[in-house]
Parts: sequence; C-alpha cells; structure tokens
Amino acid sequence: MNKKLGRPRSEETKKSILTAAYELLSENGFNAVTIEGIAARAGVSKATIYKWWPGKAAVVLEGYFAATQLLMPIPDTGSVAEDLLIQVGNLSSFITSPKGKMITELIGAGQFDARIANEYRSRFFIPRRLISRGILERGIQRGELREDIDIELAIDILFAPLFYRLLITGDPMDNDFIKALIQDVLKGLTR
Amino acid sequence: MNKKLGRPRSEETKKSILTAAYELLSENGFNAVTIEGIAARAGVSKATIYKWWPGKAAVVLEGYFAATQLLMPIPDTGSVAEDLLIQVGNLSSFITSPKGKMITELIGAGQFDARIANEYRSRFFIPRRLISRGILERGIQRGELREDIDIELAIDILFAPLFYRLLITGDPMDNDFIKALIQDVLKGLTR
Amino acid sequence: MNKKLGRPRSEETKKSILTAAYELLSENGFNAVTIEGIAARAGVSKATIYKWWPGKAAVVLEGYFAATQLLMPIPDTGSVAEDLLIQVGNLSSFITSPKGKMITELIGAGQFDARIANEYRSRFFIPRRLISRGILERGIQRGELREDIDIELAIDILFAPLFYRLLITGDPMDNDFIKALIQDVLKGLTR
Amino acid sequence: MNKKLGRPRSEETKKSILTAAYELLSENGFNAVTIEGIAARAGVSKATIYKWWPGKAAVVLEGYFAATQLLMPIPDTGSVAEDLLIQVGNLSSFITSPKGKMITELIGAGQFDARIANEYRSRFFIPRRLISRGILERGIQRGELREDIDIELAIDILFAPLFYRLLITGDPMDNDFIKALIQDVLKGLTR
DNA sequence: TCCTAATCGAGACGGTACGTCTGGTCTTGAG
DNA sequence: CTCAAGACCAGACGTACCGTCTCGATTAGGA
Repeated sequence: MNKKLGRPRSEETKKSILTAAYELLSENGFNAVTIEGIAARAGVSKATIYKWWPGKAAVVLEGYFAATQLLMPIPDTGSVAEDLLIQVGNLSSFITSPKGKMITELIGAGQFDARIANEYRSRFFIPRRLISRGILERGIQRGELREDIDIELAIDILFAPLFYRLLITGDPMDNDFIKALIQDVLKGLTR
Repeated sequence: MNKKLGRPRSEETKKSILTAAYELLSENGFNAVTIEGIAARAGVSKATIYKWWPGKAAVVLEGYFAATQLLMPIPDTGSVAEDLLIQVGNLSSFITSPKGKMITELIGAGQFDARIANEYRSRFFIPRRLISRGILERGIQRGELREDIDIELAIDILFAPLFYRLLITGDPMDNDFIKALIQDVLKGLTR
Repeated sequence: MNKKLGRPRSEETKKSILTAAYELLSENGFNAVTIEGIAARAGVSKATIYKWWPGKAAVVLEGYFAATQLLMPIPDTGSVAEDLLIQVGNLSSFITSPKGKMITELIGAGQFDARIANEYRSRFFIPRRLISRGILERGIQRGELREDIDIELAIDILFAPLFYRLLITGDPMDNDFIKALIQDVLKGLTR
Repeated sequence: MNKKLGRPRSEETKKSILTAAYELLSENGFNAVTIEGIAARAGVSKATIYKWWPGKAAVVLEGYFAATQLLMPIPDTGSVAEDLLIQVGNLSSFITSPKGKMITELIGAGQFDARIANEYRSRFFIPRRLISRGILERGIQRGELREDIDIELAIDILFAPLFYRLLITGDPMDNDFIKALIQDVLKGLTR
C-alpha cells in the first residue's frame, strides 16, 4: 500500500501551466484561451493538463486565483458608514481594474459551468462576506444599526449594485456612486 | 432606385430559424446550441442563417425575445411599497421560471460579446427601468420618498440583489426575501 | 397558339455571357470559372445562364469556340510530306499557343463530361480530320502512299503524339520534333 | 535529434483511408469523391486526411496506385514486332479495363493540377517507357530497326494513338487495331 | 544498482462545429 | 415570355480545438 511509487508530480510544470493560463487569460480574454494554447506556451503536453484539471475553466480559474493576491484589509474605524465606504470602495476599485474585470468573464463562464461558479464563490465571495458580516455585526453591537436586520440580506443589498452595473448595465462606478449607495442603503429611501 | 428587386426574404424561413433557435436554447442551453443544429432543425441552409445574423448569439437572442412575451403590468396602487412589491415580485417570479433562467445564460454570454449585452439591455432591462422610475417618481410626488434621491441608483439598489443571487451566489428568492428586501431598502439599515 | 408571346431572347445578353465566359477562361483557367463569375461579369442573372445552357462546361465551350477563329488552311503542295508538315505544324503551333492550351483543359474536363467531349470532337477534331483525310487520299492517288493503309488509323498515328505530349508527358514540341515525327511515320521504323 | 517522438502514425488508418479513396473512386468516379466521403467510409477524421495529404487529388492518386498492381511483364521474344504486339496489347487491355479507365479521369484531373500529372507520369508512364525502350534497343542491336531512330519519339508514336482514342476520339481499340498500328509504324506509310 | 511505477513531452487520432463557397433552383417585379 | 436581382437549400471545403490515445524518455523510492 505504498502511495509514493513512481515519478512525483513536477511542481514546476504545474506552475508553468498556471502561469501560461493566467497570461493568456489577461492577454486575450477567457474565450480566446485554449488548452492547446496553454500547453504550447507552457511547453507542456495537453495530456498533462487534462491529467490534473478537468478542463479549461478549471485551469484558468486556478491560474487566476494563484496570480491574484486578494488583499482584503479589514476596516475597523469605529463607524459602520466609514467601514463600509472602505470595504465597498476597495471592492469597487478592484472589480474595475484590469485584473478585476476578468472576474466579469469568469462569472459569465460560471453561468454555464457550476464548478466555475463554486470556485469563485468560495474563493472570492465568501471570504469577503465574512469581513462584511463583521462590519455589520460591530455596527449592531455599537447600536448604529437596527438589531432586527438580516445580515445576509444587508450584504446582498450593499454589494449587489456593483455587480449589477458590472455585469448588466455597464454603467460606471465612481466615488460618488459608492458614497450615495451606502448612504441610501443606511438611511433608506423614505423620509 | 428601386429597393424591391430580387426575391424577397422569406418570412417563413426567418420564423422557422428563430423558432428552432429558441427550442434548442430551451432544450439544451445556450452553449449546446449550434448554427448547424439550428439549420438542421429549421430545414434551412447554414448560409441563409449567416446571411441574416452575424453568429449564433444574435440568432439565439432574437429567437429568445421573439418567443418571450414580456408581460410588464404597470402597478399603481397608490403606495410605493405595494407597487415595488408587485414589480420586484413579478421580476423575481420571471427570472426564477424556466424562461427567465435562460436570461442567466444570455447575461453570461453577454460578458464575452458586447452585442449580446446591448441586446438584452435594450430589450429587457431598459423597459423595466422605465416602469420602476414611474413608481419611484410617483412616490416622491406623494411625499412617500425623499426628494433628493437618485432614482437610477435607487432602481439599482432595488433590483440588483435579485441578479446578484441569480448570477453569483445562487441563493434562492422567496416571497419573504422580496418583502424584507423592499422594507430594508425603504427604511434603511440604521435605527 | 401564338408562338411569339412574351419578351424575345436578347442576343446581346447571349453575347455578353459568351464573352464573359471566354475572358474568364483565358484569365484564370477552366476550373476557376464559375457560373456566378460569368453572371457577375456579364451583368446577367445566373438563372438566365441556366436557362440556355445546362452548366458551366457548355457555356465555356461555346464561348471558347465563338471566340476562336479556327483558321484551317488546306495545304496542297503536291507532296504528302510537305502537306503533312504544314498541317501538323499548324496544329502544333496552335495547341502550344495560349488559346490552344485551353484545349488542354477542355479535354481534361471532357474526361468527366461526355457532352464536352462531343463538343470538341465535332467542333475541333472532325473538321481537321477531314482535311488530313484529303491530304492522305491525294497521296494515295499520286502513288506516294501505300494503297492499303487505313486512313483513319494513319491520321491517329500522325496526330496522336502531339496530344500525348500535351496531355501526358508534357514534353515540348519544336520544329525538329514535327519533322522527325512525319518522317518516321512515313518511312517506318524498320530498315 | 530523436525522430521518434510522439505517437507513431497508424499504418492501419493510412491503409483504410487509401482503401476508402480507391473504392469511392471506382464506384462513383473522380469528381464524386470527396474528402468527407473518404473520411466517413474510412472511419477517420477529416483532419487526419489533411494532415498527410494536401488534398483530394493526392489521396485518390495514392489510393489508386496502392490498389493497382501494375503487372508489367517484359516481353522478349526475339522479334520487335512480336514484343511490341505484346507490350502495346497489354497496355491496351489495361486501359480499356475498368481499373484502367480510371486513368482517364486522373489524366483529366492532371490537366488542372500539376502534382497529379507528376504522379502518374512517374508512377505509370515512366516505368513503361523503360520497358519499351529496352524492346526498341534490342531491335536496333538485332538490326531489325534503323540505327538512327529517336527512341523517345518512336515510343511516343507507338503509344500515343491508344491515349488519343481513349482521351479524345473515344474510338474503340481491338486487336486488329493494335496489329495494324504496329505494322504501320514499323513499315511506314509510304510504298 | 537495478526495479517499478508514475509523470511527462510529443504528437497522432476521431470528433464536431466553424464560417465560407459554389452549384443549381426558385420567386419576385419590370420590360 | 424574358430577364436582373437575389433569396434559398444542399453540401463540401479546409481549419480549429476538443479530449483521448500511444509512444519513449525521465525520475523518483524501494529492493
């Protein structure tokens, strides 16, 4: 029952595949990436890629997240409004940057492949939700926010507009937009 | 200067192509649709399809919107909360129905092809925004809503969470969700 | 029972089709000619061409022979050898000229379409055979040739080598070749 | 400098392609053969065919010559007339047989594609010329033939009439024709 | 030191769809 | 009835990737 027989997997090969995948993604976009292209650029056989990943989406995803350091500073200024401004602002900056815009295509591809969707949910969205949850909970404890709010729903309301503009309307997101968004959500639309 | 030279375009052919495209879309999903498949089912030559549409996305889109009667009743109950409940509830029902779920894939495809995005924006989203704008404007006139709100932003905040769940988190949308969403947005999160 | 109903066939149209066909043949070769190309250049509808000719081969053939004045001077010098030298030499000059080389392709096409073969046989080969037959018959009458020869066979023997080189070996044909050919055929190979 | 990298070419695949090409050629003629048809019958991908051959002509040609055992018995009876009777007779039998008649179409296609022409020249015609050259040289050595004849020209004169009838006039070739042909060429047409 | 088993490159292969092209037919309305 | 315009079906073209497969050449640890 020896598990270590045979030639071990080459870490270098893996790295070069992920690098190639990421480069091709950022150069030409998700659709233009092909397994053959990755293999060629990485100096690797197609079979090797298929050995370790089920398909193009998986390699590209992994390449993307391996290359993308997701800095997530946890704001804690003592004010919900301030914290959210920082947190939402950071996300907004990220998703309008070149790296962030690739997320657009990955979400697009995720509509056709549940594995992709799972990947970016667990890698990208869930970690951020945890931070947001912390911000809101502190706000409740400090008495800034109502005690009866559904935190998950609140997070949806706060962040959804960013992706709505990104994925659907294509409208731009500037600082004023972020400020107005948070103010409106906190204060409500009614008098 | 006679514009009516030559054999006129066959409306029947056009219809059968769009029908075939829509059927294949609903049976197998966007990715599985092929021009060859459409041509075969419609009993039409591939060349005819390429004559009139630049590619698969365009045919499928047009087939989808031709087949989808977008009922958009305009609610006007005298209460913003009521009107929004109806309007957001209708949309929610639609996008969780089989027909509506195809929108998911179309938006996904729209991330790779701006023409698709333009299509569903102008055909699907813009008409709905007009209705929502009406609801909110009446709310302002009646004094239910603050006078200083940015209506476009408000619409984003109200509808974005639906698509956020649909496209990204995959969380379900029930009636309670809709109610809580509208209440939160109207009242705000603060005490 | 009026036979002259409707618009009469336009001779001009016919002419422009044949001209276009011939031009395209000489510019790009038989294979590159298409009915669509002829129609475009002649400013004519494809249907019109199909109305009057069964297919591309027929139009091109007719265009070729309409444009090619087949000068066939009938040599009668009083000597079989002289007459043949002129007759075979003329043919050789013709089939190695640009116009003549098209014959090559027409014969090639004739291998796939019996109608083409019939056309060039009756238009090109039979008329020439008549002349050759005259030459040989006069030779027999003058006692230059044996009385028992099969004239048809003799014609084959005299002319076949030209086409053999043209169609199969690709070897060149100069004056010496023609002279030697006729001499050999007349004298025989034996001592 | 290792030449044996990668999966080796499958001989079986190659064989099935050539067989399919030959079968389709003999069933329907050269023009009706398509790469798609060959691929389908051979149970092979089109890409594989294009990998190894530049186009239909090349595959069909190779399939034809692979399937056609070109028996070329070398006659040596001690008499030029006898030897030629056998040699020309053999060729005549071959080119009027079903297999041989396909040559007709290949030569036809050769008028449009020099690669085809090269192929049948080197595979079919040159080997036969060598034999004929041997026959004639022996005839000269034995004193049956004149010493000053141009052997290449003589071969043309002897064989060209067969192809002239085959490709151009369509006239039949029986035994008497062969006999008369050889007699005439050997004796000459003059008294 | 050799053995064993897995990994890796190269690249052939069957498939499938692409978007283009031409052939030949059909449908208008004008002449 | 003829014709130009041009839509239409049919089907092959040659290309691009897919995902699988066969090779032979490595590359370890264990015998």
